[in-house]
Amino acid sequence: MARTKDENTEGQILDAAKKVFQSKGMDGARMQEIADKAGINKAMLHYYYRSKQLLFEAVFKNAFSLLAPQLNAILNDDSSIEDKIRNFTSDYLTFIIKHPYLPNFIIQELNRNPDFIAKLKENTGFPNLEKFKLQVAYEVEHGSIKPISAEQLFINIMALNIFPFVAKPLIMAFTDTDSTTFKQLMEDRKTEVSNFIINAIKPA
Amino acid sequence: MARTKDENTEGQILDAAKKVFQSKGMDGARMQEIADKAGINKAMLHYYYRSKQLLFEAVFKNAFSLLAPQLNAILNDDSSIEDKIRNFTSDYLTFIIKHPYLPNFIIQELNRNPDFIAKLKENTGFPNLEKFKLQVAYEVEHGSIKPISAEQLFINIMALNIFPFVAKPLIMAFTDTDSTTFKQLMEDRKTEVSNFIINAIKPA
DNA sequence: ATTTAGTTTAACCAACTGGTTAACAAAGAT
DNA sequence: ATCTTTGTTAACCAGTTGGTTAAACTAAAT
Repeated sequence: MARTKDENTEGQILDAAKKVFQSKGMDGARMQEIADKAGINKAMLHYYYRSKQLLFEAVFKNAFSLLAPQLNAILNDDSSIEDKIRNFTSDYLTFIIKHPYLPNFIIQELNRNPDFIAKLKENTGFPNLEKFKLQVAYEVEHGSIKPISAEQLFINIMALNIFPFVAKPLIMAFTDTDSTTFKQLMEDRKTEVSNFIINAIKPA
Repeated sequence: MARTKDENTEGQILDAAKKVFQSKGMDGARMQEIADKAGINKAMLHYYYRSKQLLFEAVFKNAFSLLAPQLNAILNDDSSIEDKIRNFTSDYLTFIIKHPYLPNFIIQELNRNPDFIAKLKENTGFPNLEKFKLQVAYEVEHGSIKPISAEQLFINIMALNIFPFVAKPLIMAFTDTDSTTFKQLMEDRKTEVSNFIINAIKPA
């Protein structure tokens, strides 16, 4: 079985663990399956990561460190709200196609163990709303967008962009689409969603 | 430990199984824990439901049969799109507070086993978009709402209403809120979200 | 009172799971 | 050359897990 890279064992383990944990979750993942997928002995997993829990945490932090910069883009750069929304919806879709299991993995595991997020908050680069709050307040005051709290707007942006991928099987069933049609539906959302949000907050 | 009802054993099992499965998922749930919570012997679970898988399916179908009517309300009744949106966002929030684990449970388990939805589709009352499609097309044509496909609108409505509860721990961390403040944030969304959607599709 | 059917229990079991161990190989370090 | 560190393996282990079994209890029907 060809490995993705002929790199060090530690990396091969992390690669394999990522795949297994992200598709089966902490509880559903089996150390043996990870070892098989990495092409090594099960004892090696413990040699490098000591326990299932620590290996899982390595995978989780890794996953989160991919998602966080995406969110920070919308929170901390200097463009207007409208530009941010357009860029984010487009960028996020490109990102999510590369990492389809990622948002569901993070959400699922944080629900299983909500305290785990405390460990992530200590990390630098954890998304922070402060700057975005000021910007929204400013644009509301100047009448360039309708009155809305930064929290609600941020939740709406996340919801519209992330939810369809988290609830993919449900949405495919409701809209009676196959994988190809679903992909097209998501592709359409690149512009659809930003227009939707911008219309919603555009002043009358 | 006082049971919720002094009803039949089968019901007590289903009650206990619901709690355990919905908070821990299929993989994380333990038959012993369900038995303990139901105050009975583990063998009884198999006597009434034969296997973990079948007990799980009973719980899952039960959960889905609670959610489906909520969605059908927006798809199949006769009020205007605007009225539907206002009613749905308000009703759904009331509903979700009663069943906080429900959407996450359904989404999580469908992602684990997407084929499972086929079994649900056979069931009567499975949400169907056809009527909603006609209505959206009609209102678009008559200019009472901006051009949008029924699928995209439906996804947006679901996303804005369901996502915050699915991603609760994530959102609480980003917005730096405790449980009480989060509840208030969700309460605000009863009107906030419907206004947001209606503004987004209101003709210029 | 005895049969019968449904219900409940304690004890048991084989398979699986995360984790350990001890022996061994490769590669620097001395 | 040999010692030490690091990497790797097969075999093993104890605890857990879903599931089974056979016997016992219960209550209604005969």
